[in-house]
Amino acid sequence: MARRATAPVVNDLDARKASILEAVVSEHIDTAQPVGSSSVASSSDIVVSSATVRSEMVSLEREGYLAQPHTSAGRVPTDKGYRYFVDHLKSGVLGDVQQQQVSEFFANVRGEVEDVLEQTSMLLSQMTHYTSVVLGATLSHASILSSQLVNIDAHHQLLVTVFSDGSVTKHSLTPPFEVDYETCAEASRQLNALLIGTLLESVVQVPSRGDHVAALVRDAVAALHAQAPTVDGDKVFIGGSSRVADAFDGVETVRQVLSILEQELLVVSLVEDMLKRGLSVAIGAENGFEPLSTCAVIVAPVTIDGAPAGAVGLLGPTRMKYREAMAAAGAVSQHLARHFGGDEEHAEH
Amino acid sequence: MARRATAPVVNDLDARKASILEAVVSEHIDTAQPVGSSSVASSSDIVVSSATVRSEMVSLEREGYLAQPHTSAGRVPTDKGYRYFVDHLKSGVLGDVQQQQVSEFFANVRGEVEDVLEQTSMLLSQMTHYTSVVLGATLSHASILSSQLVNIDAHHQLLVTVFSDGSVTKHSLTPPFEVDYETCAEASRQLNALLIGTLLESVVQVPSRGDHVAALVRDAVAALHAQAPTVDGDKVFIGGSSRVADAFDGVETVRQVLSILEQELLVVSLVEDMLKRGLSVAIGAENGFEPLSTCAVIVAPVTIDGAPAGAVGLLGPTRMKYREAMAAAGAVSQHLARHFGGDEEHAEH
DNA sequence: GGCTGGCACTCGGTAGAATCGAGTGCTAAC
DNA sequence: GTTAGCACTCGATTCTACCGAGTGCCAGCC
Repeated sequence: MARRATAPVVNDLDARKASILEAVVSEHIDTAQPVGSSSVASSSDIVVSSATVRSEMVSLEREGYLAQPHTSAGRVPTDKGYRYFVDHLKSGVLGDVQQQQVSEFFANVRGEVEDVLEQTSMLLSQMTHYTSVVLGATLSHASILSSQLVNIDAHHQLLVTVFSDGSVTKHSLTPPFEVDYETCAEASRQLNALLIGTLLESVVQVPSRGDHVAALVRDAVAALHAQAPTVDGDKVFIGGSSRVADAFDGVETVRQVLSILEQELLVVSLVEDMLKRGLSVAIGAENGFEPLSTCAVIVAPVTIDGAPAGAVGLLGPTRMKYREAMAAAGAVSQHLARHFGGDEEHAEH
Repeated sequence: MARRATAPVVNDLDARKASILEAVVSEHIDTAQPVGSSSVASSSDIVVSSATVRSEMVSLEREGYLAQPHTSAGRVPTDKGYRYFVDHLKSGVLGDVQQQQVSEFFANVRGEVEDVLEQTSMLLSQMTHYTSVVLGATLSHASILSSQLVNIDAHHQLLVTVFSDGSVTKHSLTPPFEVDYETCAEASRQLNALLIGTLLESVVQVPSRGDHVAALVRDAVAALHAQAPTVDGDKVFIGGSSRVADAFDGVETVRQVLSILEQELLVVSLVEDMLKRGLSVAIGAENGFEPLSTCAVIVAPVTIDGAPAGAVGLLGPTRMKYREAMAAAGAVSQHLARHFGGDEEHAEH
């Protein structure tokens, strides 16, 4: 976490510039307005005059940290400015009230994993006033605990598979022949024998031997097999999408952001990409999606026993309240890990 | 003013007024602007002069069908005006292209019910440019086909229940004692014996006899029981929520509508309320939600074999394109019914 | 040499006045 | 009952003046 490089860091500013930049960013985050030299100068930890601030600002602008909407206006941070700000943010702590709120939530929350994640997403969004994303773990490393074929009617069977992480999938089969109870039960038995204990990703196609039971088994395995790569599509929970309406101005921006959020797979890939790149905050263009260039995304991985088990994220405007939002995301991700991880360790206590 | 005092027909207008009203509504839907007398007069099926139109408009305004944003502006339809318009709409037919699009979609769509419904929702939204809602059937009348208790570990069991309509539910149990494979299997057997063939709504609590198997069975039944009333929460699919951003002007309205859409249970109750009241279109205040007073909602029930099996809906501004939207919702609901109903009848053909 | 107070300058935002024109209501004539 | 004509209304648009927040620059000061 302490990343404070010793090496000759390219983008390091002397202390005064840094605090001026910080003041500009802070104030702009609060007011959404361009920030002038005088209000910076009157800020608490700036001891120089506005004229000095001005000349430093010129330099900060030249270096790409600040921008001027037009001459004779104050300065606005660029993405690079936000980046510096975030990188040098001493990680904040959650306020007492919010701390309390999170603890209370996790003390009382009940229900299936999906319900918990969905409610967590709402909680996070409500705490921060930003749109939140909660990703459940992908189950590619879960093994199959049970695989049952249920006869709905002669032409419809349902393959219900339970995985060791508690997730359940279903697949309908519609064989071109009639299936009676016994055939189905036999296929179910064979499937169980075949699949229990294996990983989803190592399920292999089974050749059909020609009779109905074998055909059912083959179809069932094929269905499972086909699902494997897309398995995590169902564990995305987006909370507070209405927040985008007041986080951004300009209807067009709102539309674009909403439209991205609708494509859940896109959101998943964005978050996973960030995790992969070790980013906890993506500002503006950093997230790689053109329509999200005025957004900032915060992610916090959820880690249980050292293994990645999902993530929580927040999406807001680039001028979002990073400290609070990061603190909230961090706290929630930790509680989430404890909530599910703690459960697992039940046996150990 | 001698005002045509024949019969006090509450809600019927003479032919001329009707066509003027229709012209105003149509044009306002197209242009989103107040409509003036002259453009109405020049409309194809109005043969009188603008002066006459004006005097009729005064009368329509007095009767509550039209309103004036301010003196010296054109007229805008009131909710009552839209209502009249919709009630007297000769039901439109879908354009060829869209017809084609729907047929193609349903010819190619694959996967579980939920996937189909979700994609249907996207289709509908894409066709109409409005936000769409697709409700899956509630399964209160489905009976239990299978109920299996899977041992995840000593302290976690998962109750997986399959219903005759193909839906699957899961409930985790965390008993305060350790459960071994045999206990779990025995409980599973008992549950099957107890539950198969019964309706969810008629599942009754079971008293515990004290041993672990019985306790598991009791907990499992209790979990199922607790779920019963809220069971349909999972079958709501909202497509194209980004459309609200361009359907409404005013960020605040957008926010409110999005915020309603986030509460899926609310949306469900809205749609179900409309179905119950036999409404296919709710205009403005008719939908009963204050924040949706500038919205219109269209619903079309999905009926399979005479039984209600869900619904599709569209949400747009009160000045939405009713004819097209109703045609689309109708067509999609019918295709949906055929898609699932046709499947069911497989055996009969 | 770096900081500062002072100052001329810039330019977006706002307020007020003038204008435009779409649309109305009314009335007299057909 | 319908219509042409006309005076009138009032939001929208344009223009102008002006204010003031904020800048860049410079001369003087520590």
